[in-house]
Amino acid sequence: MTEKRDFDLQHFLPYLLNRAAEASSLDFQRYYKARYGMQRTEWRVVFHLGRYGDLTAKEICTRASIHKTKVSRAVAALEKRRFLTRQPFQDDRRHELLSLTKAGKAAFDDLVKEAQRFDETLMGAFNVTERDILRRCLRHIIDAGQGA
Amino acid sequence: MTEKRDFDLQHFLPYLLNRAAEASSLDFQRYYKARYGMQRTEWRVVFHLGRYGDLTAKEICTRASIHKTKVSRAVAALEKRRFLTRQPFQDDRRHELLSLTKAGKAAFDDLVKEAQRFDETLMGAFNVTERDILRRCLRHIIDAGQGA
DNA sequence: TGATATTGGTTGCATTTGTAACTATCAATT
DNA sequence: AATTGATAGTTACAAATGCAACCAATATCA
Repeated sequence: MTEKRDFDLQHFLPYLLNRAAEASSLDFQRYYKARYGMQRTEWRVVFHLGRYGDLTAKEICTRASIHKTKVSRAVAALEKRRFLTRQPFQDDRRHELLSLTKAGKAAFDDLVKEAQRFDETLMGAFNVTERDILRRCLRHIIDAGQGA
Repeated sequence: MTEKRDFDLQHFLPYLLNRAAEASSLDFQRYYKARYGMQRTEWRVVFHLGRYGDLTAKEICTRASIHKTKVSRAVAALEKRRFLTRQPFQDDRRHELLSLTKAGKAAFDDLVKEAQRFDETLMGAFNVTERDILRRCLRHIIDAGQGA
């Protein structure tokens, strides 16, 4: 057992993860904010629609583990700025299918390119084994937390 | 170069980091919130004081990369609940040295024990090599972001 | 059919946060 | 000493967030 005095915040995984998350997001965040006036949840919504096709708000909530109020507001904001449109189902009018507009798709394309660039810069510091382990560990942590 | 269609959010490092950070923090967060009514910044301040000895607010800001207003409010809250005290310098009264009270130290001791337990649970899923690489990669990402 | 529960989504309110402007103290320059 | 410029820390206001209550549409089942 590690002694209390030896317990360093620099070794505490949640702390490291939080700081790394902040650090790694900063530049990219600045980009989509400056360029499209988007916030993180909005970018995530755009990403899900661009990558996985038209979805309902609920599906985005589930896939991305984002609370429905956050998604609701993000969708409203994106709709107002004409990045997406809603289309209610005929058979169940509670659902609304969200689709990116042309502008939304263009933003998605651009942001994906930018994201890839960021990812390559970040990952560039690591070799293949490290990248692989890093991704696998993170994935595992995410999935472990999912149940709770 | 990866194609745009292949670019999966599940491989985008900032996204993985953010989700892993959230997932890994949740349980611990609940603990210090329920037990001491603390928020994350407050816990971090307590931790820094407990681990590294008395510091000024500024020093905590620098070490932990937290904005001074956040630290200021956390310190005020902790002082009110008597987890710490302030003591202005004689030679420069702009600085205030922060020290944990007995209650603050007790909370720190308890939280460190709890943090260790959480860390072991999280890390328990990985072998020594993986742990090492994980920590090193995270450290690197944090330090790389630091300059910007 | 009608009463109740569930589900997708929104809204209102209290709390948290970020930004910028502010106070107070000290340092440097004249 | 007086002016200017940093620096530590606080505060005020706007924006973002979380939570709970809410509405409308559907499902369930007496």
